[in-house]
Amino acid sequence: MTNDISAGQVRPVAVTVDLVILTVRGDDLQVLLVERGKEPYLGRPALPGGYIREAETLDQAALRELGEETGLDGRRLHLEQLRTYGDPDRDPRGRVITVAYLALGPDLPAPLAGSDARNASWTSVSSILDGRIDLAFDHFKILQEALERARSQLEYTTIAAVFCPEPFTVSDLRKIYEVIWGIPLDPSNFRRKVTRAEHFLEPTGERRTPETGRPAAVYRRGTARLLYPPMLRSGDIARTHQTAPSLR
Amino acid sequence: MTNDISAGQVRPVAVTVDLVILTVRGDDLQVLLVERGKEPYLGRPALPGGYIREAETLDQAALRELGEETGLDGRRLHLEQLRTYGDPDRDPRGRVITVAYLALGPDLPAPLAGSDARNASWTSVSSILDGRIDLAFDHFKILQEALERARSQLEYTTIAAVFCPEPFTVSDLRKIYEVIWGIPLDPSNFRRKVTRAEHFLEPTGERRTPETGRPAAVYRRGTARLLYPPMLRSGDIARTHQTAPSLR
DNA sequence: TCAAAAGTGTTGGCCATACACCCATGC
DNA sequence: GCATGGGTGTATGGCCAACACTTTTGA
Repeated sequence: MTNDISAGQVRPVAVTVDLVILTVRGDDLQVLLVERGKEPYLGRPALPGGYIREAETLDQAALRELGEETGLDGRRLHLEQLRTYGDPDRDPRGRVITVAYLALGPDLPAPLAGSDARNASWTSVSSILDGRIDLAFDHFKILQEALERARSQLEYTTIAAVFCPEPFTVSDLRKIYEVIWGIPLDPSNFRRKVTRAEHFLEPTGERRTPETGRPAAVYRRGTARLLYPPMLRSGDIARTHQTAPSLR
Repeated sequence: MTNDISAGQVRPVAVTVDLVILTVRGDDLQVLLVERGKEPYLGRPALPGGYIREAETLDQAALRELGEETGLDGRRLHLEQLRTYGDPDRDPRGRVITVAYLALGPDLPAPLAGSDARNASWTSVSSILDGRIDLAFDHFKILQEALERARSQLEYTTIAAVFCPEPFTVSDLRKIYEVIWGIPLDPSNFRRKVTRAEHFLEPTGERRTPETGRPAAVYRRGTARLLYPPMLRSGDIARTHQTAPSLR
């Protein structure tokens, strides 16, 4: 507490915002990556992001970067702060801490409209977890934690619906869970669950005929944000004994 | 993406770490506050914290500040990153963003051992929520979100036990829930819940005789970090319809 | 013997799982 | 008709809330 920014004794730090933008395309969970245009990590894939500006909040910076990188209106996506990463050696240029954001949205068009988005592309998350694609900086760790957050949010919130272009069917929604959790769910029990939860789904009264089979009712997102009772992954027992990360 | 820290074009930012240190003393949830020794907000109560140093991680900075402010070994407490606050006008001196940490620990001695801890004191959380005590900066908002986090963590993790000095009884643990949630819990059902959850409580084989009544078995913290099935607050139905905060 | 807290037993209801079964459509 | 996915019904079992009841202590 002997330092003071106004006395100029505090070593300043650069602050960036990085985005983990997830979407489900087909049977695949994908994340938006950009190719780095300069050192360090020149040419390597990385999470989109950039420095915060003087007069903006962190949330505004995230929204702005989202627009710049995807060329899309960030207000259509779910966006929330994930966590801040600030290890002193995470950027070889100096002390750069980054506030990571998690953005979730429906199957978006390949990004190309925006100015900075030319080298951005959707990448299968599994190809990164595999090690087939090697991210710059500590972005692998950030992605892992974003994934973990998204997975657990599916349990007790209604965010899964933001992955579905409206309007959508119960099967569309179930597919989101199956892709993100990587496990199959019982269609009939899933249906009961999500239709019983109040204000999760808002019926449109319309129907949609799939390629084959009986037409399905289509819904819009409801107003509820918390899901009660929560959706359960079947691996319950395995998780009971799990040990949380610690700072030690 | 046109700025570059190495080219010196990036407006630097000061980064601090602030701590929400919670403990339960008697029937009261308390938070550690310090009195500000300089402008801005001179003399006003605030969360303890300080600037990060060059070579340390954010977690290390939080641990260091914890030691400096409480005079206690931070390794005995549960410490986790909460969220980062960076509104451009949150500090009148300039752009200061702060990474907030949540620290939880058992009924600690009044802090006075540490060097910087002279003006630190435990304060009832309710007196702050009441408006009777007015915190500096955006610390009121940070405290609110820390509380919300702590409350929800009680549901699906075993952190409640870190509030109890070891060894402790089931009643000690129940009191933690009752104080933090502000609602009474059924003693017999609570007992079943926490004793059935594997590795939440580790029996010591000892007993402790309370002021009045039958002696109680005493326990230590087990190894489990997640609590399954989760502990339920009775306000379930009310929460179903809750709307999450949004960035719009 | 009484008060107070620890701890056990029991019951009714809700929810989850598993799975059988019917419905509506394209081919 | 048949394959395919949509959607309903139902039986079993687990957990939870509520609460009655027993146990063990100090006063």
